[in-house]
Amino acid sequence: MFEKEPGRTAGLMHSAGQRAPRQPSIKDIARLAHVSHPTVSRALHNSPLVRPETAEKIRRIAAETGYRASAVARGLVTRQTRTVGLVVTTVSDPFAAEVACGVEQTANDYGYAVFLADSNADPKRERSVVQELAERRVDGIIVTSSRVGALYLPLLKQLNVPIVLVNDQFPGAFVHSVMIANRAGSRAVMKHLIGLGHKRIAYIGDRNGYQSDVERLASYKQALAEAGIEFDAKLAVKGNGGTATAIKAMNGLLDLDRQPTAVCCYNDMTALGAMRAIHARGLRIPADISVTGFDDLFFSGYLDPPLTTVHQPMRRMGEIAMENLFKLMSGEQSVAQAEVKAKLIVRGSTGKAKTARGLTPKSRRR
Amino acid sequence: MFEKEPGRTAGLMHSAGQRAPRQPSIKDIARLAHVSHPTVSRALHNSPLVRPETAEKIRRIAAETGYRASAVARGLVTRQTRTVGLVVTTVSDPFAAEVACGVEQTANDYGYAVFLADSNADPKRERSVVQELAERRVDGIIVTSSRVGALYLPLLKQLNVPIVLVNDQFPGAFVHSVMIANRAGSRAVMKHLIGLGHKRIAYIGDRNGYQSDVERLASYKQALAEAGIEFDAKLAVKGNGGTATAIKAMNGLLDLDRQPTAVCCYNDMTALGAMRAIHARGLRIPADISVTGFDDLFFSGYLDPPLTTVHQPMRRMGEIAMENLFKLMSGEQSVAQAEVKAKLIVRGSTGKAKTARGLTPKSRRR
DNA sequence: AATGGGGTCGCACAGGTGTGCAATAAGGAG
DNA sequence: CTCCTTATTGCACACCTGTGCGACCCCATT
Repeated sequence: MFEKEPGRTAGLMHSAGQRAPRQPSIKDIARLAHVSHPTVSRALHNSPLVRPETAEKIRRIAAETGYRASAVARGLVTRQTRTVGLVVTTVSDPFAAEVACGVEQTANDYGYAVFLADSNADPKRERSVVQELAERRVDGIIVTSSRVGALYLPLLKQLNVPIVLVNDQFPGAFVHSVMIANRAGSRAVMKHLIGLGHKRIAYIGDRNGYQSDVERLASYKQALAEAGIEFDAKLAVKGNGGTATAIKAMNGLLDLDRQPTAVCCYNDMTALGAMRAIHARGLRIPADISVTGFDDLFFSGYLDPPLTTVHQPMRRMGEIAMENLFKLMSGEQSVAQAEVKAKLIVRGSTGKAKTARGLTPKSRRR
Repeated sequence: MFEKEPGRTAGLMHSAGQRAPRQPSIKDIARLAHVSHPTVSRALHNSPLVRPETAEKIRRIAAETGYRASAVARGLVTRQTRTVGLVVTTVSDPFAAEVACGVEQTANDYGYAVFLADSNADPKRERSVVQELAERRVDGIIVTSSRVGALYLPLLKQLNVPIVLVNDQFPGAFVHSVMIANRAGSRAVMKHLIGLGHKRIAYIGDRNGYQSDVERLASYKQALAEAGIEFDAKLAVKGNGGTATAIKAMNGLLDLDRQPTAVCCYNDMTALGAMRAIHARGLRIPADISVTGFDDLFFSGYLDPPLTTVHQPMRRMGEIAMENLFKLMSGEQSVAQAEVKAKLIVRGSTGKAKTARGLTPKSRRR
């Protein structure tokens, strides 16, 4: 029929209106090699059950044809899709992006593919993407810095699939996780600031109840106490991990009767906003105010001044999460929760404390 | 047999050593509803061929069981996996991350899942991830700012799958793409700088041969020509789109006998590095040197000073790419290449030109 | 009452791959 | 020469879902 039609357009419209011509299947290879399809399957898996010459011939034909076994058919019979789902609030977040990078690399090394499930911090979408992963029959799931996690955690459990969390904000919900040493990191920052003579140190945190914030704030308070500095509730404010909110929070701190001489920020994004607010008022960093962050995102070392912060091995954390997920998927139940070290990186945004305006610490005591 | 074993550990070790208990299948639902499995299939697809009450009953049972049809089995029979592959050099790159965000959102809206294929700019891995996508039988592919693209482009074509490129660096290889208006964007930047009186304007580009760089550099030259400013080859240097290289490049420019009064950077990452280099020498922006970027990444407005740059609607570009891919997948061959507008965002990093040291433009002419 | 038609439902098969088991052939031991 | 062992290969089935087609029932029409 087709041959009756003149012209050469027919050859180009392969996918116009209908499906593309199907990929070569294992049976096609079998026919070309004059064997049965199970033999092809075995040959391609380097099974010792097939005669070397036959196997060689089959492999050659497969290579020439560009044949690649369908992972979906294999998944159906194997009951393993060799896929994992990566749930993030948004890949726009540099932290999530770095973790994703590590996860993807490691998964790829093991022959696994990763489904990117971006919830965009929308609870409705959050549920839908997880449902989607369930339908896709992923072998495992990694969730990074889940914020609205509580909403769909039961749903995740129902999936009956291994799950590893990265910097979970709701600890206890799952057994397996990779966490940064929040306390040690925050403590190192505070020691550093106190060592520079700061006594009025502010803290811009995340939303209430987030585990990272809880732990970092706790270390902040503890460090103050150990240094004999009284905790001032007005200096510990809430942010949301973003720049815009950080600006508002910082402005609030600058409006205080007695401005802080240092600001300890929940993360680098918050520090970015805080620095902007400080500069906008014509104040200098660190001459007037020192600023610290947490995460050590790619831009932090390039700010003016470069940001003193806590380095978080985000990519490595993604790798560890994936490695642990593999152990889980292969049946190991013994995988514990991993904690990675937090390392203080001192740069230019911190300096010696400016003495309080007109008031020495002593005179204030009276 | 199992009942002979005492203790309650057996119930917990579902995945220890062997596979998890299989998910309920369509046949399980059929048995519970006392119908055949095709009826279940039809009921769940809201087919009019099944009696309303029967359908209702089936849907109820399915909901109670938490049944979700296996996308892999469906994919096998349908020959459509409802998945797309997203190839990026690295999601660590904020540009790629934003595009990924747009792609994922749109795909999700259509019930598609996206495989994240991160090549990490490694040619070997680049090939392997694409091979992987082929095995997975993705319905379509999106490639962002492909750099080593030429290496595996033939491989992509062989897949016989619709492909959409975002900011392709090797135009002509594929028909369908989404591009930023490089020329218009770069031109707007140059007009802005020239309008501020700058005459010695440097350009820090990307590697040789990348389309974005070629076009932006061309507009740079053209704008100079139109303003009657002679092109100085020493002022147009190469970078690689990253901060570290940008610092070196900027230092080279600052070492020149006659420093530029403005630097037009290929992108924001480059500008980030350039600003660092300038600040490191104690020079002021824009008092001593104006700096411009391209992309308008999330941090650009928060730098000190905030960066004048060209806004690129990255997320929207991801959405458009995905929308066009859908059209392609549904058989439309008419999808043209899309070009999105580039918008100049003037911030604080650009200002009036400092007069050249000891030399007026006129005296130089002589 | 016979016929026809529409509404419901199940049978059977396809889609591509992996694997247990049987079948066949070849070769060696008795 | 016969029997047994080993090497090699094919048959048949399973995995789970979607769909064409036939079967059946019920009701209205002639």
